[in-house]
Order: sequence, then structure tokens, then C-alpha cells
Amino acid sequence: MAEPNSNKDGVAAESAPSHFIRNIVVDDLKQGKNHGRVHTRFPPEPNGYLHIGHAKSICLNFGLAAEFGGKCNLRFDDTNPSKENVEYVDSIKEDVRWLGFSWDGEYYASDYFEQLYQFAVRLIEAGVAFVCDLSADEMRQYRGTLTEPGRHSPFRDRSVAENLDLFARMRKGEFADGSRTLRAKVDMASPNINLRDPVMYRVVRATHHRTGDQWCIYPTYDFAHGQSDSLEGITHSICTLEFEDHRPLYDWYLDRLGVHHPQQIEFARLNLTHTVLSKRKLLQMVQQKHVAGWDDPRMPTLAGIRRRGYTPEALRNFCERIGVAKGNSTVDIAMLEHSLREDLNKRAPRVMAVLRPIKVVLVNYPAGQVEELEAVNNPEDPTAGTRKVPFSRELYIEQDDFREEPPKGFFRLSPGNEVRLRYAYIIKCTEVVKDPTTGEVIEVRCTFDPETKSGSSQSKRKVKATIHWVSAAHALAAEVRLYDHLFAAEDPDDVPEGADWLANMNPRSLERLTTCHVEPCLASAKAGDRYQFERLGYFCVDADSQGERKVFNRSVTLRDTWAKVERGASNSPPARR
RNA sequence: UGGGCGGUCGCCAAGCGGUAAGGCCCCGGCCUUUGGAGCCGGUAUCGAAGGUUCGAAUCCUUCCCGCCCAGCCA
Repeated sequence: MAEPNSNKDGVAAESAPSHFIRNIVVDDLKQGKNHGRVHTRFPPEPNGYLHIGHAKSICLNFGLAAEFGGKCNLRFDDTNPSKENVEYVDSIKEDVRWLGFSWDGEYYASDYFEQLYQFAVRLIEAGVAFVCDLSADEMRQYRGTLTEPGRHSPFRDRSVAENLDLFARMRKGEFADGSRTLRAKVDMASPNINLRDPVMYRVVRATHHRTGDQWCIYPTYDFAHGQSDSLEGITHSICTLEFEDHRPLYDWYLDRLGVHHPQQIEFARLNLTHTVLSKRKLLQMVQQKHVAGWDDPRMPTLAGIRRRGYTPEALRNFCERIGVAKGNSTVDIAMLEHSLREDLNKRAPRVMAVLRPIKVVLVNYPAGQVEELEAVNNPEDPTAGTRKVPFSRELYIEQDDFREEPPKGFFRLSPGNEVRLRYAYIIKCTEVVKDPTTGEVIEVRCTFDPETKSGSSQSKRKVKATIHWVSAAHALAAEVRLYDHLFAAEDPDDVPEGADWLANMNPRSLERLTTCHVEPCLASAKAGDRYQFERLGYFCVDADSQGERKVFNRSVTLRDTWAKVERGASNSPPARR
């Protein structure tokens, strides 16, 4: 058995928990199969952006190759020109790289069109493929049903010579789109419908993103996929469950052709609660503008997740901890969020930011005085050092941190009550100023205790809570975008009679706060930088930022036990402010 | 109803005849100048029923439930 190692990017393939596919590879190696080679591939169709479900497959394929000193190709299965384009090809490459993987070979099924055509000719010559003139509709009639066998196409017994001639003319463009197909002569009575004389080639006049108008016939995925894997010398052809039924067909082609025969292994695709992971639905949300685009931070696409502030490490750890198996399953999105928190807790610098401000005036603090208080950048990482935070008479604190009438268990600021201002002093609320017309609390007046400065020897006094703040005169104005699950329901498809999955979209999945105040040290933050806003969550700088006016995306909240208590605990997740 | 594949804790998931790992969530407690983090502790008899065996989640039988397949999509 090969020793674990790491791939070119230095992505450590640590002793990951094993799973059935890994066990198969280990066994194969033990038995000396494939001369000790492990060669996998990630085979996306460039008809959309990659999503987190693809990340699972990418980590699996590249991870196995890395662990066993093998190779992993990136191959675009571009056999349907009407749905594919280069924008998708480019985004897929960018996303795979971002996730931390480098492919050994970059291939395209379209690279093999000539070879595939020759394979088809060989099957015709062997008498096991024929040109069929049935229309799509007629073909369906002849196919039979799940319980009844199909019938032979009336064109099934054409001579080899005639089939060869017809197939060549299909290629030349003599026949209209959809008028003829090349079919494999397998078994119209097979209980496996995929074996009922499946189509190998169809006539389609569409410009291909790579081969242009060179071809007007295109191989079907079923005819191209197995042979492409074979041509690349793939040893372990890993795919999702729905292709299990197609395996006998791939075996049939490979055996008839007498070429290298990769071993196909199927695993269950990823499903996540509160989101959809189907290219069709994601495309629809983008096209119908239910989201801002493929990289909308609410999207489960890698582009969206990246913009949201997720790290490749968090994603890889997530893929590792969900495992690989054959049972259909839906992973709780909380698992994903946990992976991010775990990663960012260790590396994100902490900073104070007030999202929904309420002014605090320290009545006994000298007007015009400013203190530079020392704050720890990351308590989880001593090497992250400290920074200075300006403190003055007028501050902003979070609306959530003040209650005129505190409920039981509320430790934060309320009339007559004391709290500590993080890295500063203990303050006491002495007066509440309200808007005379609305009754809304617009200002809280407090006294501060100069003896309690953070870090000083007399600061031993304990108070129940510490809250974050920002100096009104020094803070930077910012916009913060809060995100929640794209779908309110755990299962988006769980809709009332008559409605469709779109009805389950969460109307509050995005909330823009435009009157936020953040610590001045954020002035130089760059797009993509990630921070923990103390007591709130992890945020990253969005590219929409303009100079010092930053825009932050909330990547994930911090765990909030108080919020849980307030809402009555138990396992009801939403209602995030 | 034909074929294929599945059914182990609320959610993922180990286990492959020797007496149920781990993670997430949840619930307690400790600790804490983030009600964060960390630490400690708690929660399953394996879809059902029979059978084989000294012994079964693991083997056999029957049954039940779920997913996939009738695109010239992938």
C-alpha cells in the first residue's frame, strides 16, 4: 500500500478517515492491479458553475490521487454543444484551483471526437451498431416500458455496408437534425432500459465551444464517457449513483472495443439542507434573477461560497467529515457552517464593529479626550499581536446590547446596570434618551468607572457581560450584508400543493445594513480579507467596497447561546438578526 | 409491477460473526474582559419478523420503506 503524500499544492492528504472507495483503491494496490497506478479524473460538463456538491467529487478524486501518489485529470465532458460554453470552462478551472488542486492533464471529450468516431465505425463493422431512422418519438414507442420489453427498430438489420455509408453521410451533414441516429445493438428486451439499443450519435447542428462547426454529429455522454476514461488510462472512474445502471452499457462498449477498462465506482452525491444543488435550479435562479448571479454569496456555488468568505480549507474539511458512502443523504448545513467557524476561529483577526448602532455618551468622560487602548488581535493565536483602538466620550454600541426592560438572564446594558466595554472600562447606564415622537431609544447616557480600565491592577471587578463598541468620532462608516439560508425550508422541494420550490425561497436571505460603524484599522482592508467582528460572526470584505467605505459579507455568525435562550432554545435555527 | 442501489442516534458516518467509533446538532457543567473559543459529561442495539450460531448490526429467509432508470441531457 502506498504511503500517503501530498499533491503539488501542498494540500496535505492527512490520514483522512477511510471510506469504501478508498478501501477499494487500497485493495487494488495491494493486489497489484493497474501496475500500482491510481489515476482518477474530475469530469464536469461545462454547462454551469461548480457547486459544493462538485467539491465533494473534486476532493474525492484529487484526494485519492494525491494520497496514493497517482494522477487526476480535469476532463470536460463537452458532448452537448447546445448547453456548453467557455465561460463555464473558465469558471470551473478557477474554482478547482481555488479549492487547492492542480490537475495532471486538462482534457476535453471533444478532443476525442475523431477517435470516438472511429470507435463507432469499428462497432458498426463488428455488426453491433446501426443507423436508425426512427424519430425521437417513435424511438420512445419502440423502447417499451419499465415492465414491458421494447421492440426492434425496423432499421436494426441494415447491412454493415449500408450502416457505414449512412454514418459517413451523417457526419458529412447530409441529414437533418434529429432525423437519424447511430445506435448500439444491445438488447431491446433488457430489464435495464439503458441497454435497449441506446443512441451513440445524434445529428445536431450547433456550434461547439471548441470544435466550432467541424462536426454536426455528436456522441452521447454514454458513448463518450467510458471511452474517454479509457483513452486517458483512468484506473478508478468515480461517479455518482445514477450512473450505476449505465455501468453495464459502458462495460459493453469497452469490451466490444477491447480497450483499457477502467473500474467504475459510484457514490452518493451531496445534498444540503436549506439549499438546492441542482445545476438546472441554480441556472434558473440566476437567469430569473432570484439571486444576483452565480457568485451571489447566498449561492451554494463555489464562486458564491468564495465570495461569502469561505476558505478552501474549511470546504475541504467539510468534504472530509461528511464522508463518502452509497446511501442518499442530506447533510445539515450546520455542518458546513461549523467547518468554517472552526477554520476562521484559528486565523481570523478580531475587530469590533457595530452593525445596528445606538449612541452611548459617557457623561463623566472628558470631552475631547482620546485614549488608544490595546486590543488583542486573536486570542487563539498569540503571534497575531495587538493593536490600538481609539476610545472617547461618544461611542456606538449594538442595539441588541441594550434593553430598557431587560428580560430574565439579560446580562448586557440596561438602566442602572453595569457592563464592561471590551478592552476599556466598566460603564453604568444612568439615563435613557428617547425620540419624543417615536419613543425609540436614541441615546444611552452612562458613567464610566476610571478605576476599571482593562488590564489595570484595579480592574479585577467582575461584571456579567462584556460588550463591543466603537468610538463615534473615529469609526469608519460601512455597509454590512447579512445572509441567511437561501431557502426557509430544510427541503426546498417540500412545498404545499400547487407551489413549486421557488416558493420556498427565504425572503429574508439578504439584509443590507448601511449605517454600520467599524474600527478604524479596517481602512486598509482589502477585498477578500476575513475578520471576526467580536461577538457577531465572521465577515469578509466584498469587492463592492469603495475606498474607505467598506462592504462586508457575513460569512457565518458566531454561535449565540443568548439568542438561543431568548428564542426558547431547542433546535429551531433561523431568526438571525 | 421490471431492473439497479440503499435502510446503524435528530443529521452525516464507522463497523465486514465476538458483544454499537467519530463528527454535527441538542442538553448539562467548568472556564472565560467575545453569553465566542476551549474543557468535562450526557443521549442508539443497528427498517421488521423469523432462522443459523456458544455468540449477529454483521450469515440465511421473507417482508416493509426509500432513491434511481422509459432524453437523440449529463
